[in-house]
Amino acid sequence: MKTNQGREEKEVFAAYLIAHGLKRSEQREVILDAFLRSERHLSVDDLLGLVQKRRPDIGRTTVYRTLKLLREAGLASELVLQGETRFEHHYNRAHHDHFICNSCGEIFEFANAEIERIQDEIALGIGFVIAGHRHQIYGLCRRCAAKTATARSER
Amino acid sequence: MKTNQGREEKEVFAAYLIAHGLKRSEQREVILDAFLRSERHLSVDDLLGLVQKRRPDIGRTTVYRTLKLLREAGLASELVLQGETRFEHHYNRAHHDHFICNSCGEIFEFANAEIERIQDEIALGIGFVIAGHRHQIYGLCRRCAAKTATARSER
DNA sequence: GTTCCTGCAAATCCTTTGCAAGTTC
DNA sequence: GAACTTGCAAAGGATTTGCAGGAAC
Repeated sequence: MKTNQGREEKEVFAAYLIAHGLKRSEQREVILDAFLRSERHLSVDDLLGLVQKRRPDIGRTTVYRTLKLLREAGLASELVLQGETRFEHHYNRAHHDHFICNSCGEIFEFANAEIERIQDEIALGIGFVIAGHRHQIYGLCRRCAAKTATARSER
Repeated sequence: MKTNQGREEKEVFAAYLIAHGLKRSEQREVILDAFLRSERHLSVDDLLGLVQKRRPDIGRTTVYRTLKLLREAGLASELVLQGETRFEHHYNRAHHDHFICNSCGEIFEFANAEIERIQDEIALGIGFVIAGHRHQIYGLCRRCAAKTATARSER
């Protein structure tokens, strides 16, 4: 199973490189593989960490450069949060937005057609042509909210 | 009219300083006044520019520091956009979100109770306790969209 | 007088870029 | 072999911080 993980994405990336006169490299393959194997929303440092577990000699610069390529190839998308930038899988993924836990940092995804519809409606009303949007909801996830409640009742 | 502009906010700020054992200063007054007089969503540089028109000797550092105080006093709120950080009035302002024109940079505000309701509903479903959110819609404002359409038809 | 403020320069953090050496085609 | 990649170190941009001198209380 694991062997085939992200095979399609890897093909897309290979095709992207060829189409743009770029070359494959060991580093790019390791970085893409690490990115694809992770299901998390990775910061550059997270990804660098994963990559260096296998190839400690790969540098941060290369991770930045490869992430840029992955975005251009439609495989990754950037998530600009309060403080950090993170990356998530983009290939064949439907549009969605995020809940972000202020306490543990975990990110939950959500999608809601009704919200999108209302957005479109408001945009239409002011003649605005939507190109994209960012909708992030901050707060406490179930687990952290429970922890906080417990801590409070124990006082 | 202009004389009373933001009088209430100025009182709030004065009270905030006293309550926290801080001192008033010419600089802080000039910065707050410039901030209140502007109806725009200001970047630090925008604000610095306005401030220096009146007092060219006020430094960028002081603007940063004063903006931090204004946020803490509930007078300003920070808007983290794609590239930049901007500030807007916060005192007595109802919650709202933003449309941002990718072409001219103009920012339009919107608020929609239905969207907020749906958010709450989704949050409830996953046990998430909302503390705040950020909803930004990018694209072209009416004017820029019209310009683009014209340019296209002229080809 | 003590405590807080200010502006400068320096330090930070995150990201990008120039360059010499190494790889891929 | 020509063109692209890499990692390092250096540069960049935005924001913060240390500090000596100045202002407010």
